[in-house]
Amino acid sequence: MLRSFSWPILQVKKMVDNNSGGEADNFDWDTEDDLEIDNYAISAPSGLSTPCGEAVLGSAEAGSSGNSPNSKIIDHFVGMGFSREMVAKVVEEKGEENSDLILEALLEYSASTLPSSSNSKLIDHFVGMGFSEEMVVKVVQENGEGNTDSILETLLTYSALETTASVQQNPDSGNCSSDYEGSLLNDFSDFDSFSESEEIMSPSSEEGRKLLHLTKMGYSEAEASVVMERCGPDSTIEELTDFIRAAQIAKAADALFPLEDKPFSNGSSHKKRRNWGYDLLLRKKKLKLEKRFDEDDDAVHLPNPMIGFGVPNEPDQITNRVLPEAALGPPYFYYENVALAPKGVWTTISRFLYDVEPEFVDSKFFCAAARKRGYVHNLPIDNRFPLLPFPPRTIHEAFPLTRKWWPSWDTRTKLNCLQTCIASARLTDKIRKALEDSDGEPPLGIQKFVLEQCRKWNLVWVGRNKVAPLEPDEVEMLLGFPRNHTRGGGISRTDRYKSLGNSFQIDTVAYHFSVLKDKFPGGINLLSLFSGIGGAEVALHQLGIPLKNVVAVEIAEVNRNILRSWWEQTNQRGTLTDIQDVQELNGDRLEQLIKNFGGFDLVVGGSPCNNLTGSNRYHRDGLEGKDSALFFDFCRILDLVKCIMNGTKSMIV
DNA sequence: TCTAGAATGATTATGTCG
DNA sequence: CGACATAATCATTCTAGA
Repeated sequence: MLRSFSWPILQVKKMVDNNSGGEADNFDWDTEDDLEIDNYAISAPSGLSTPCGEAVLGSAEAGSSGNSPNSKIIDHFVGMGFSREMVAKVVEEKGEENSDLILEALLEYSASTLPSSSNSKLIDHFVGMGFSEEMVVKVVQENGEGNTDSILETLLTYSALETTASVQQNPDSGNCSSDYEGSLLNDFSDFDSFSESEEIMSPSSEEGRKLLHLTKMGYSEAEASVVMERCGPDSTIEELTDFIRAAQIAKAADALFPLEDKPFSNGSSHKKRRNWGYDLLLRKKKLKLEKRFDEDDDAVHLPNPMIGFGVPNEPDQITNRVLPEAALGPPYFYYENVALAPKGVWTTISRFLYDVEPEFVDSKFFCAAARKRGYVHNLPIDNRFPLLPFPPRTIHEAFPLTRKWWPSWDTRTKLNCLQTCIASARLTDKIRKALEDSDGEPPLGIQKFVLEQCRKWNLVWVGRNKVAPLEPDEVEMLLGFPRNHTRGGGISRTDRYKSLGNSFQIDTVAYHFSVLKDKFPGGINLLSLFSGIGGAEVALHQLGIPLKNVVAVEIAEVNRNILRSWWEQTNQRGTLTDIQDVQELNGDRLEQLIKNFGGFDLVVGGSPCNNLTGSNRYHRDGLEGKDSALFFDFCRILDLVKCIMNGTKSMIV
């Protein structure tokens, strides 16, 4: 399984664009030879396309270390590289129940104790991280032992340079010439050579599958194996991911790092790695370096106009594409998120989803509001058809009664993206006052101000000199939901805006799903992750595709209630299963579900965007953000489904 | 304490002008 | 081509009032 940056080359029909005069072939996916980066990566196991047997082991056996749970948990953290003394102290303080808290405290402690440690201890520490003693001594002398950050940075730079040089001398070292795995930091003498442990990498083995899943969650094979070793051979995937989650909670993990798998290195064991916290710090640093490095070459270019593979009534249509082998179903999958994410995010998303090229579509081609989103899916793209009747496509069609209040100088025909918050009453009042001050045509300055605010807050004219935010039911209509879909059942107005703002645009998604209608005349089994208010379910239902078994995973209770209520209102004949948290959806649970009704036909999910969207002033942290990192759970679950389904199938055959 | 409302820029991409 | 302007954006935090 190669993680290549080269997406399949598309043939775009060049036609005259009747709209904005832009070029239609703005895609830039054929980066095949652009990226000969001096690095080679471990070939990931080919488990994706292979059956993988039993899903998850139960951890019936106690660990080899002692009988009391207390000593077991202490051993656990000692295995991560913390001193037994410190662990015992923290466990006593925090209790042994909450491993998240313990880990957090341990990381804090070890960070705070380090600066006071002796010179030799410091050197030892960095050597333990995999740098050569010689290099560490030199760098510590250069930087002084006070600033561990700059020491680390310098070490990273040095080892990157070394690696680059050494790899360039060995160009024949693998079949990954078109791969860019982007690591600047490869000289980890403490990473095991995996050739010596073939059975671990075998997808048919338990360890191989766990490893695969962990790598998909954002860890390199080497790191995943470290985690597995530290958590014990009997640990379930759930436990392993819990471990990772704990690290993430401790603000220490970037789920972004699987892309930089370490090269094979000789000899020494990863047991040398002593401190998990520094390990993670290391990866942070690496991210920075990498970002600086590869920003230019690899940008995902958004199409203009943003019509993806095509939208109804537009001339440029792409009707076939070649999907990477690993991406092929079953099941079909469909992933959605904001198009205007921070740089590099979509490259990562695509890479994690089998290098499928994202389809960027603005929902303004389907309704009266913009909604720029990227969709990564393995659905066919020929013979799509839209939901009929078409929803209103302009503001005036959507709100005919407001037309008489619309001033001539507000020339908007489409609304901007429907968000989760609305304008304050104070703002609309301010606008009214500003307009009332001038009779007749307001001065250009006022016009400009008002228009700017109207665009920013999606205001509509509801009276003379009077603008207002959209009502929740108007948002429902624009997004293609049935009226009052989110109304009642104890949900507040604020929460309605929030739930709607986080949802799919039904017509857009339905257009993509429409190709499934012929394929599943008897209905489909759907796994709906981050299902929210049920955009996927509603879209399929509107298309007339029966819903047989739906498993919907959604964290917010109000949203689960909305979906459940819709399910009953529409007299669905299938079964709806809700699950609260994607993180509790493990292999066992999935296997059980899949056994019950024979597999999922479609896996859909739009993972949290709040760390990606420009609206977020505070924590636009990218895919490593607290919530947006749940993207990796989408990958994890999709992989599990693939594995279990392929395994089941081959067992039947 | 709880909640709804109000206040709070930055990161991208793209267009314009010299 | 580069400096500058324009434009869009599935949100979080603070705070006043119940």
